[in-house]
Amino acid sequence: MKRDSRLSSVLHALLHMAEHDGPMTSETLAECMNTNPVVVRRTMGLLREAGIVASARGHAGGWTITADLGTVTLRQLHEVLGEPAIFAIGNRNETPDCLVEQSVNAALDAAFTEAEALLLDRFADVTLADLAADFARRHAERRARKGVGNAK
Amino acid sequence: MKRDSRLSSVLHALLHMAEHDGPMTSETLAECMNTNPVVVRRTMGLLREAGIVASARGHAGGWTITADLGTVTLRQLHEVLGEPAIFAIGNRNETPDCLVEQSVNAALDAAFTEAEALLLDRFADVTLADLAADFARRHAERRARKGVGNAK
DNA sequence: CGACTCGTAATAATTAAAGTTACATGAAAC
DNA sequence: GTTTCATGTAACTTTAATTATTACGAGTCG
Repeated sequence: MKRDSRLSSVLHALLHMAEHDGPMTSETLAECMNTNPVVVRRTMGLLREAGIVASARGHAGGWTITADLGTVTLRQLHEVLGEPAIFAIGNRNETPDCLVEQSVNAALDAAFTEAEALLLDRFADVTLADLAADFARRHAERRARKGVGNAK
Repeated sequence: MKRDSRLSSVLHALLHMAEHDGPMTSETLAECMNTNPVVVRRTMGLLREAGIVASARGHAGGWTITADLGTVTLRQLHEVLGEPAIFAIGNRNETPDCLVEQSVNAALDAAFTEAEALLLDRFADVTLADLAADFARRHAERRARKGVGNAK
């Protein structure tokens, strides 16, 4: 399969929303993420169910962040997206009769479980506010490099 | 994408070969792994290039382990298989111009890098000999449960 | 020589994500 | 109230990746 980049996508979208006053439409978000408005709605719909964003229809409608940026972690977003499979490699058969394969699975599973726990812990450490702060830092750096006034 | 289960497959094959006297044909291995002989040849061919197994054609041909079981780690096998992508989730765009996306990527990459390092460390800790020992333990356990004589 | 087995190229099937089209629903503007 | 804008969703297509299959070439043992 393709790699699942929805977590990356929603983070991108959320940060743009955080930097933007007022609601952003699916179309605007889709443009800035180089994708399709329907994909945006599908994904953002999950965040809405979790109370992280709100949507409004009609004129001046669109998507708005409702949660506090400091309380939303990458881990929570991963969960909201349905906890998609993290690993692209895995066991051929999850419940084998073959004892040999059971040994193999046990060894691989142990390693995968540890790595997954570490990844989720790291995800739990990072909030949207952290990312926004990192973005602000990068933005200031770029302005400094280019000279104030040419900042874009 | 589908999940890559070649590491699981080759481990399964190697352990069966370790338990078996003489060479095993691609067809036999394919049967016990529920796959296709050509797939077996393709994958085992990589191990042959790495000096882990040898193949012989013709009558009484097939595959044999040439390496010492205690020296072959899961990590080495992962490398021999071409270091396939470990994660099924990832960034939408690896080299974005957008500063927002750069922040997102940096945060995700940091977490993925750590988790990958941990996984590879764990893989480096496990040898084929360890798996063979684990299999022997499971085998003895089952024989004990079923009673000697009914062991299968 | 003939059966057996690997070696390999080319192609199809499978699977899951992402994209697209189409249309319904609801809200604000006029 | 009708038009316009935007979300909500279902159905379908496209894309990217692994895995499976077919077909045939080439070496090896009996």
